[in-house]
Amino acid sequence: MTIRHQLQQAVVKRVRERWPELADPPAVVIEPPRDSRHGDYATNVALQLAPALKRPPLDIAQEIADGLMKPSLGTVEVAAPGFVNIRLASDTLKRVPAAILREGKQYGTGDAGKGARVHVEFISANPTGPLHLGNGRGAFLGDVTSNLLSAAGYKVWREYYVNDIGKQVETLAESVVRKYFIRQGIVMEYPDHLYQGGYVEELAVKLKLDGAKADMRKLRRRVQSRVLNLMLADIKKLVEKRLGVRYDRWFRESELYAQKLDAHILAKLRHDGLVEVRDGAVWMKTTQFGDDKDRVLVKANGEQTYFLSDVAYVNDKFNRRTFDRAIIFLGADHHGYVGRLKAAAAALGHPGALQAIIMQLVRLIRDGQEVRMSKRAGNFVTLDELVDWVGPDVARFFFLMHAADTHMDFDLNLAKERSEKNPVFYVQYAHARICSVVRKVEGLLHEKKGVGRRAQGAGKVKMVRGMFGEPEAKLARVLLRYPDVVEDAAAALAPQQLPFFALDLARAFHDYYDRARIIEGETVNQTRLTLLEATRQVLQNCLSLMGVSAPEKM
RNA sequence: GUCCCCAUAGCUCAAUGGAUAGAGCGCUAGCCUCCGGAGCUAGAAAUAGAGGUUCGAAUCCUCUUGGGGGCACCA
Repeated sequence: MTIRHQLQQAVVKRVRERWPELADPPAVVIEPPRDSRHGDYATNVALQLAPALKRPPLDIAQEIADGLMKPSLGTVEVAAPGFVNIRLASDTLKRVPAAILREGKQYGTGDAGKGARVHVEFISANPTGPLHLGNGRGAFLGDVTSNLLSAAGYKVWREYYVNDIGKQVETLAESVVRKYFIRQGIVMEYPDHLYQGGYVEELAVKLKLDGAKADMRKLRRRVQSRVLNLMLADIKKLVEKRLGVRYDRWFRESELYAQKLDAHILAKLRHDGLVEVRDGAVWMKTTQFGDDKDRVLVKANGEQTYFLSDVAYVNDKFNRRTFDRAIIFLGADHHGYVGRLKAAAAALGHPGALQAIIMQLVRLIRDGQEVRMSKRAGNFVTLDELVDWVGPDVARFFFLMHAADTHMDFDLNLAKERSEKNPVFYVQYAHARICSVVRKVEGLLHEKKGVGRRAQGAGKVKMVRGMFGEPEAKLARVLLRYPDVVEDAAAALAPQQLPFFALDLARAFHDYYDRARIIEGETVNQTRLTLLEATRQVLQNCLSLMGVSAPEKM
C-alpha cells in the first residue's frame, strides 16, 4: 500500500470517528500540492466538511490533523483556508530508493482495478488502405491506456474489430484485381470510384491468381478474402512489429455472421420488445436508452445495417464474453455513434458499462496549409511514413503527450525538427546517463575483485554511505509519486500523464546529477548510487508502460 | 439549423474545483581542470470576451466570438 493510501485511510477513519452523524461524508482526496512548501501531500476535506458541520474549516482541519501521523513518519500542519498538509520525514524518504529496488518492475502497479475485466477496442480502421496519422493516435492511446489499466489491477483484453465484409472491402478487392489485370497487359478500365493510392498497386503485385479467364464477378468474390488478408497483413506488421502495439485478438465482423449472432440478436431484441417495423424497415428503439433517434437494423430492402453488427458485437462483449467494462477509442468523425452504442449496451442490460473515448482529429499541415487526407484519393501521409521519418519512440511520445480531446495540428515541416528536439530524448538521456554511471561503478568493482585487466594496480574502491539530504529527498519525492500517477492516470483514462511524469522525473534527475557526484576518485557514494538506481528503475517502468525504449547508450 | 469537441506563454502542449497556472521549443544572460553539455542555473512571457455558481474557477453553468467534427434505410 502506498503512503498516499495509508494517509487516505487514516483521514477517512478520523472523519468517520469524529463525526459519525454525517450520513454522506465527502470523498477524501489526498494529492500532492502544487507548491512543495505546502508539504508532500494535502487534503481539502476540512473545507468540504465545513458547510455540513457549520464550523470554521480551520478548526475542522486541526481536529483532523491532531495525531494523524506518527512523528517519525512525518508532520501534519493546517493552513488557511483549511488545508491539512502532510510533510514526510527525511527518514521516510530515505527508505524509498531501496524499497523501489526491491519492488523492481512491480513498482507502480496496484490493485485499484480489483481484477475487473475490461475490453479495450482501438484503431478498428477499415482494412481498405494503410493506416493514417489519426489511426496512430488511436493505436498509441489505446495501447498505453490498456497498459495503464493492467498496471492498475484490471484484467485487460485488447481487440481490433475488423470490418471484413461490406462494400468497402468489395471495392478494395475490385481495385486490386483490376490493377492486377492491368499489370498483365489486359486492357481494362479503372473507374474513379475505386481506391487510387499506390498501395493498391503494391497489393496487386503480391496477389497471385490462377484461372485469369474466370469472369469478373466470380473472381471478385473469390479473391476478396485474399486481398483483405494481404491488406490486414500489412496493417498487422505495422501495428504489432513496428509500433509494438499488442492485441489479444483481431475480431472479424464476419465471425458474428458465421455464428449467426446477427439473427440471434434480432430475435433477442424482438423478444424484449425493443424493435418495431416502420416504413418497411426494422428499427431498434434506441431512444428509450438515451439515443437521439431510433436506428435501423434491417433496411426495407432486407439488407442488414452495420449497426446490427455493432449491436451483436456489443452483446458479444458483455453477454457472451461477460466483460465488466468496455472502452472504445473512436475518432471525432465517429462521435455520432457513441449515443447508439451506449444505448445498445443499456438495452442489453449493461447501462454505463460502455465508455467511448473520442479522439479529436489530427490535422495535417504542410507549408502552412491544411492537407485534406483521403484514403480514396490516396494523398495522405501514412503512419508508416511518419515512423520512417521520426522513429517509433518519437511518434509514440508525441501522440501520448496530447490528451485525446486536444485538436492536434501535425506540421510536416516541423516534424523533423520536433523529432530531433523531442522531449523523449530528454527522458531517454536521463536513463542512459544513469546506466553510464552504473557501468563505471561496476567497472571499478570488477577491477577491485581482480576481474579487470589492471586488477593489481586498481587501488582500493571504497563504498561509503553518504548522507541523505534535501537534494536526495527532492528526487525521492518524485520517485514516490509514480504509483499514484499510474493509479490516477488509469482511473481518468488519461495516458498523457505518463509522459509528463517522465519529464518531471528526468528533470529532477538531471538537476540532481548536476549537483551530486556519485564517484569521487575511487570512492563510491552508496546512498547516491542507490538513489540513481531507483530512478533508473522508475524511468524504465514508466517508459515501458508507454511502450518507449529505455536505451543504455545513446 | 441542431448536437458534440476545442480555445492557456511567440509555437506545441500540461494542470481529479484548491494555495504563487507548469513544461518543451524559441528568446535573453550565465555554467565544462569533474561520473555523458542530448545537461544545469537564472530571466521575460499566457487562461479568447462578458456574466454567474463557489470559501475558492483555466476547470462547472449561461451568452458572445473564433476553429474542428456529427446529424443516412452509407460503411
